[in-house]
Amino acid sequence: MLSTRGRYGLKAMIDLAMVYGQTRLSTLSLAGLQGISDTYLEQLVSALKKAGLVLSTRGAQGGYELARAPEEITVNEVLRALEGETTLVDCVSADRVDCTNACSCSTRPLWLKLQSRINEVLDATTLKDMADDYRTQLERGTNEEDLS
Amino acid sequence: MLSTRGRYGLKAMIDLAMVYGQTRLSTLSLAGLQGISDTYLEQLVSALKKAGLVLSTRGAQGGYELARAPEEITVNEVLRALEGETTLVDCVSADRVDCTNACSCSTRPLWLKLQSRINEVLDATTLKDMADDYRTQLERGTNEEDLS
DNA sequence: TGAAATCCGACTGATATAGTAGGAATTGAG
DNA sequence: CTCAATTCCTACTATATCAGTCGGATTTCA
Repeated sequence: MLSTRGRYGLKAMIDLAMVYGQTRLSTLSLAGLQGISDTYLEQLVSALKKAGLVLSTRGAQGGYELARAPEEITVNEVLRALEGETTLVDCVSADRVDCTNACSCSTRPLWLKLQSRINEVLDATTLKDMADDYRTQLERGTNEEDLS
Repeated sequence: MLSTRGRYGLKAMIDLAMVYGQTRLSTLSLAGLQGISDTYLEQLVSALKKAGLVLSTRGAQGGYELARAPEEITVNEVLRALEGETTLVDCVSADRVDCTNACSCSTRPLWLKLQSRINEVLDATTLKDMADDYRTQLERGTNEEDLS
């Protein structure tokens, strides 16, 4: 299950993508958009800053903005910055150090496949995609269900 | 991140699939195959039994066997029995009760898509598939990397 | 100078995870 | 008949993570 860090943080990044090139947003306004605690969100944005995904301006009228254009930031980058290097299962990670039976594990192939399906989606989706989708969603005013 | 319940439990189910129609296995032998505590595995198999995925025989020479043929049990069923109804994010679940902004959430479409990609894999893979793959993997003796 | 903001680290309560432990009940084999 | 092997069931524990809160230092614009 995805933690609130990933969920709140990604939402904040989309909010920043919506105003990219126009203005900055403070944690207070970002939190207001989501209806959550601004001090908590502060931590999340701070992590995004350390990862080089947002730029900050201190002092009055300061705030945050995306460090790169929305189409150049993938969802996967954002989530990794927030959640750390989380893989589905240890033995899938780059340095599968503690998978003692890596050579003959009955489940490893499945986890690899699953992980790669997940990464396909997360790498292919940029903040621009999400912001665009959100805009049309708001315009339509309703939410037709659209899995696929 | 998938918990040990799902990982150990699925492995155990594959072990059972390997001997389906031939014999039963006790928690002790199942645990021995994996090198983990048998008392812990007991809990997991117990959950699998409650879910109707395995049959048990008590007493000496007792043990567990699959309740249905390996090709009729999907990985998703097994994981759900072990981990409970876990979705990626609350608002993706059938009764998205607490997603107050379900109608205008910028991230929900992504979670829906991701969840459906995951379910595609988990629903399409049966214990027979996994046991077959494991057999050929053991025959080859080595593990060529094969993502995809 | 003061208000608005980022920055930073420590603290807390609740919940979940990964087991352990103990014992009751059942059953096949000798 | 008895014993050992086994499932079954419930309670307990230690550790870690999560989801925040809090206090204060620093920077900057008006």
